[in-house]
Amino acid sequence: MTKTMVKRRGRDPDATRDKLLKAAFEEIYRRGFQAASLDTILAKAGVTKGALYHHFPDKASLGYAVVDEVVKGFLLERWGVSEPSTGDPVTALQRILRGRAASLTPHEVELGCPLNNLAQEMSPLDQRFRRGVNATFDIWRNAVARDLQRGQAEGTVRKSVDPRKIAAFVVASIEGSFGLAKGAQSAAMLRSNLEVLGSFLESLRPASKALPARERKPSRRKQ
Amino acid sequence: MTKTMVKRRGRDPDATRDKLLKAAFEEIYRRGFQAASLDTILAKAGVTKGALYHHFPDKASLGYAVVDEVVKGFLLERWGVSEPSTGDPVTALQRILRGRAASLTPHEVELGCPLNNLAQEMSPLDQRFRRGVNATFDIWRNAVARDLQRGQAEGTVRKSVDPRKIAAFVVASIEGSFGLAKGAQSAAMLRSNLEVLGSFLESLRPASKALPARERKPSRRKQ
DNA sequence: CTTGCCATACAGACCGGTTGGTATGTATAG
DNA sequence: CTATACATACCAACCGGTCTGTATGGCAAG
Repeated sequence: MTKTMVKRRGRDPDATRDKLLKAAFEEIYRRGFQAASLDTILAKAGVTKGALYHHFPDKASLGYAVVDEVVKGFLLERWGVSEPSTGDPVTALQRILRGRAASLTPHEVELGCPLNNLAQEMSPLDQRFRRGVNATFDIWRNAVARDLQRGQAEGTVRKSVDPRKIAAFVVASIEGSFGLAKGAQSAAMLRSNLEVLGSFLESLRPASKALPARERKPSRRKQ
Repeated sequence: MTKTMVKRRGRDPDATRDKLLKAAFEEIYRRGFQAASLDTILAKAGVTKGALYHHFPDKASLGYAVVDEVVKGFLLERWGVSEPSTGDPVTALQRILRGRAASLTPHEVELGCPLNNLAQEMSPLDQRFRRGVNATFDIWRNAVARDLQRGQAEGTVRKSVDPRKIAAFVVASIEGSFGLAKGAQSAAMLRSNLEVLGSFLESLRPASKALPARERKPSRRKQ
C-alpha cells in the first residue's frame, strides 16, 4: 500500500512518463510528428528536457511509444476490436459504424484519425514508425476478417467473398472517409460515407430466397 | 518566333518558375510540406533564394501553387476526370480502377497520393491549403456524381442511390486504399481494395430480371 | 542602328529564431 | 552512499525570410 499510493509529491517516474506521452500525443495529433516541438510538449507536460531524455533516448522513440501505448489502444477500443464480437458480424459492424457516426466530435472531424495521420506522414520516412502503425492496422484488419470468417461458418456471410480482402477494404474506406471529411471539414460527409459503407456490408449477407432483405429487425436482445 | 523560342540561355522566368514548382512538388511529396526544406528545393531546382522569393512571396504560397498547378492536374488526369465520359458510368469507373491498378508504380505505392498527403497534413493547420486541396477533391467528387446521375437518367444506375453520397464514398475509398497500402507498403493490398470497390460499383446497377449478373461482357468496341 | 535607361530576374550573403540533443548539476528515495 | 529522476544551461545545425548587389533584355530616344 505504501508502494504506488499517495506518491504524488516528489518522485513518480511512471506518472511523468504518462504525462509526456499524453502531451506528445496531443501535440503530434495537432501538428504532425515532424512539426511537433519538444519544447511545446515539455511545456504541456509540465516537465523539462532532463525528464524527457531520461525516459526516452530521442524524439523518434517518444513517437514510437505514443503509437504503441496511446494511439493503438485508443483506436482498437474505439472500433470495438478489443472486446470480442458474437453473432452476425455484418450487423455488429454496422452497429459500430452507426455508433461512431453518432458520437463524432468536431475535434476528431477536424483532426482525423491520429493513427492514419501518422501513417500518412511517417510511413515513407521511418521504417519503425511504419511498422508500428501498420501493426495496429493489421490487428484491426485481422479482427474484422476473423469476424467475417466466423460469419461465413455460421451462415450469416456469403462464402463467395474473401474475408481478408473485405476487411482491408472496410478499414481503408473508414480511414479514407475520415481523411476526406477532415479535408472537407464535414461531419455530414463522414456520416454519409459510414452509412454507405454500412449498406455495402449489407451486400455481404447470403442471398435469402426471393426476399429483397432491405430491412432487417435486430432482435432487441443484448446479443 | 523570336519570343519564346530558343531562349534557353539567359533569362527565362517561366522556366525558372516551373523548375521551382517541380522541385517543390517532389520534395513536398517525399517529406511533406512542413518538413520540406527550401534549401533542398532550391538545390534540386538549380536556382537560388533570390529566384524563389522573386516568384513567390513565401513558402506557403509556393505550396499553394504546387497544389493548384501541379497536383491538381496530376490527380484529375490520372483519374479520368479531365476527359468527359460517355456510356454506362459503372463500367467506366471500373475500367479506370482496373487501369490504375494495372499501372501502379512502387514509387506511388510508397508515397501515396500527393493530394491526400497534403490534405491530411495541412488541413487542420492552414485554411488556404485546406480549401485548395478540398476544391480539387470536390471537382473529382462532382464529376463522379454527375456521371452516376447521368447513368440514372439513362437507366444504367439504380435510382434508389444518392449519386453524391456514392461519389464521396468512392473517392474516400480510393484515397483510403492508397493510404493504407502506403502504410502496409503493399501494392497487392491496394489492387485488392480497388477490386473490391469495383465489385461494390457493380451493385449500383439496376436489378435485371432474375439474373445474377455476376459476369458481364463489355463489347470490345472503343465505345 | 545605336545608345542609354530601367524594370525584371535573379545570385548570394546574412540574420534571428527554433530545432533536437547534450552536459552538468542536484535533489530524492532506497 | 548510490542509482534514479529529474532541472537547467547550453550548443551547433538548420529553418524561413530579408537584403543588397548585379546582369540581362526590351524599349524609348536620338
